[in-house]
Amino acid sequence: MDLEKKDKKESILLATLELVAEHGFHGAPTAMIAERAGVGIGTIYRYFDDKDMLIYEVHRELELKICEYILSGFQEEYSYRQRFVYFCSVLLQYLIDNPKEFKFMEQFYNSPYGVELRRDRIFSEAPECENSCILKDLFEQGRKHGLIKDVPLLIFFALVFGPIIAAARDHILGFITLDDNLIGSFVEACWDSVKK
Amino acid sequence: MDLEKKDKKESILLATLELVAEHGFHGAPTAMIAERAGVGIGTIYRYFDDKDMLIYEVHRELELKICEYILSGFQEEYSYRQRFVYFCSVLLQYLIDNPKEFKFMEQFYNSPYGVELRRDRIFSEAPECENSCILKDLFEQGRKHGLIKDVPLLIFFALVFGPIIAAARDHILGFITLDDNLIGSFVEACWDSVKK
Amino acid sequence: MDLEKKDKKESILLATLELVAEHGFHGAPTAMIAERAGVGIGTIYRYFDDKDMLIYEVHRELELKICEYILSGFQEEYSYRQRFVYFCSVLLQYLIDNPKEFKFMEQFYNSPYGVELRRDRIFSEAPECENSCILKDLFEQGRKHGLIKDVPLLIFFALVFGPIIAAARDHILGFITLDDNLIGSFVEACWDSVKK
Amino acid sequence: MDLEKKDKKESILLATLELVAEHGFHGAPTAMIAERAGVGIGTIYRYFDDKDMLIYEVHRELELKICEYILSGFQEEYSYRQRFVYFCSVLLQYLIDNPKEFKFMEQFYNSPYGVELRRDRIFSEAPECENSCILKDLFEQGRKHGLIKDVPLLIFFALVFGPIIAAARDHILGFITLDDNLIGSFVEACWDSVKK
DNA sequence: AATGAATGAGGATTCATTCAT
DNA sequence: TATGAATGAATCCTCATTCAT
Repeated sequence: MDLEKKDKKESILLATLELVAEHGFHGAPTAMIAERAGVGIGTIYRYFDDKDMLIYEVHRELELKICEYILSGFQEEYSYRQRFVYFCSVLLQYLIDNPKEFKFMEQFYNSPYGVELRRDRIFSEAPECENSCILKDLFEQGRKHGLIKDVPLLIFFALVFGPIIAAARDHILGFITLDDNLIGSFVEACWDSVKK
Repeated sequence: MDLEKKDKKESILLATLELVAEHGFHGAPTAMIAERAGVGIGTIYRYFDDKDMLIYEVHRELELKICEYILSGFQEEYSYRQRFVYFCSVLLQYLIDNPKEFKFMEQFYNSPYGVELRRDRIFSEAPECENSCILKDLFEQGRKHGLIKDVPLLIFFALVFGPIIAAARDHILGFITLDDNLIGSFVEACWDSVKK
Repeated sequence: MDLEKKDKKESILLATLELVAEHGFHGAPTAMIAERAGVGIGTIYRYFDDKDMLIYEVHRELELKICEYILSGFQEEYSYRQRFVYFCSVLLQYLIDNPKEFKFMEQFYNSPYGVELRRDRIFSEAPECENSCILKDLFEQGRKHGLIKDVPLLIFFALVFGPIIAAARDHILGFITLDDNLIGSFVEACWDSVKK
Repeated sequence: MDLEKKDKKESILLATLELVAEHGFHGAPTAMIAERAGVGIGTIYRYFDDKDMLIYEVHRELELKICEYILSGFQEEYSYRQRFVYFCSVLLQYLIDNPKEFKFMEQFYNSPYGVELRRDRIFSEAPECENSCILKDLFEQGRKHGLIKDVPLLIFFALVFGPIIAAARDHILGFITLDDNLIGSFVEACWDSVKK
């Protein structure tokens, strides 16, 4: 029963993820989410205060999952460059392997939800563990050892996340095909942009 | 008359641009657009088939305007590298100087509208003149002369537009401040990522 | 067309009055009001900000109507006692002649709507013209000339409105029948309660 | 067990009384009642057929309690006038001492619940013991001995309950302050209205 | 040509009641 | 016996679009 309970919540989160990924926030009314999740409409409101909270929780789950996934493969003995390349490659690979998650995240960050979240995190200086945390560490280490260009954190982020997200989107939309080879040279280019 | 007519259409386009930029597609109902434009609701439908077409036309106008602006400053005598740097700098500067236009474009490309438009252009091989045309030329010239990395067009785009859009967004949201200096080193980094 | 416009608003006000009178606030959903008024649901929101404002306006209209009706019959040459008796009789008669209006008013004053309105009026000391204004004048004149008991205004109101509303309600519910005779002795009793 | 059972039922009745008094019928959903009562939602339905029955029973309990309270102070040696004054004073005092009970009763009688109850009692001629029973006795005695005006029972009720309820409400809402003195003159006025 | 009143499908949310445990 | 998760009809309100003037 504890299991079933968790199942329902998970169903709702998954249904939301999928519908938002497929049709955007517009295309994910609560009635449709409930139907896809196989629960009653009212059930959504047992688990989430309102639709906003549901959206936030989907984001939160994805963030944790991605973060965990990336961290799980980090090797301590990697050189700095290797760690950077690993991060970019594995993130890009994850995104194209999980297109629904990517599409949801894209919608999220391009909405008041995501903007406010970023604003809070940037100004509160208290970024809970998110994938950007890993990159933030890379930034700080790189700066400390003089391995990367002398730019602010958010410019560094723009140089890394910007191309990765653009590439992932085009792959998922079927505009390009990112194979291992291409990912390799692409990530190399990212490295060129930040390295000193 | 013809003038007045054009004025009304322009008012509607401008009101739409502003409202979408300020509040997103959600926050720009036709009634509000009409009010801001100083016309009747019905008038919108005299100039545009439906709201979708209105959105498309705003996008089209912006695209032309930006393209024109960038082209207007191109100097033939620039070296390839100079032309690349010029394109990136002037585009980024334009975006942060015109935050409403940027925000509209962001909304647009992160919606079914923009996705379908890109799909059509990529596969129909008939890209109407847009700012990406300029970059496409840069790509082709660079490839021909072996000045840039050996990657597909869309990867090249990802390496250039990706960081620029990310940086512009963070500046407009007030997360960072892009001064001439920073723009300079930022664009330099972009060049590093694509140059051979 | 100005006429038709007014007609629609009036239809909505009337439908609301009737439905609230018949079934209480619970029994007057917007969809039912629209249907009874012969308009679309959305039309309600062209004329009223929300359901609360609609309710308030019905109240306001009734208040003005009743006030006007009572004032229209006031004779200057009446003695104080005659004016008091006139007020009570004509108010009571009006209420039992207009049972829907009475029932609406009862619902209104027994809801947060009415309580807040009374609170505002009592403490802001700025009671816009309402039927209680007439009684307030009667109170002040009576007190000035020592014709009525030495009690606060609201106690005077309780002694007058209290019985009248209770009697009107029982008549309208069919529990008693108030004929001219009975109204006469009833109002006489009210006079006895306030006279010195 | 039997005790615990009674406790649970009492908790539910009390929670209902309080929530309806504080927020009206609207503001007293079963989930909130259960929470306030410290029982499960389903438990409510073990003790009451449905929400209507719960409301009715709260009313019934209050009625009995008030009736009992008033009767407990009745002195046989009182004159008729003294008994009338006692009834009015003690009822009014009880109401302002128990504002939640008063507010519940007000809600109740201004709803289909109360109207139907009164209708049943008036026409079935079988009024279960309620506080109005005491007043009914006073009415009958007064009429028999020619001490009160020659009006029907319900008019007598209107003259007594009407002002008392109005005064209690205004006191509880904080619009006036009823001290012993004021209650005295107020009840005197009520007597004036019914006495021959 | 221009208007804006009218519309009603569609959206988020609530809540009395049931029923499996 | 007691529980509270689950339900979905019902509610208020929005907004793209139409059409009579």
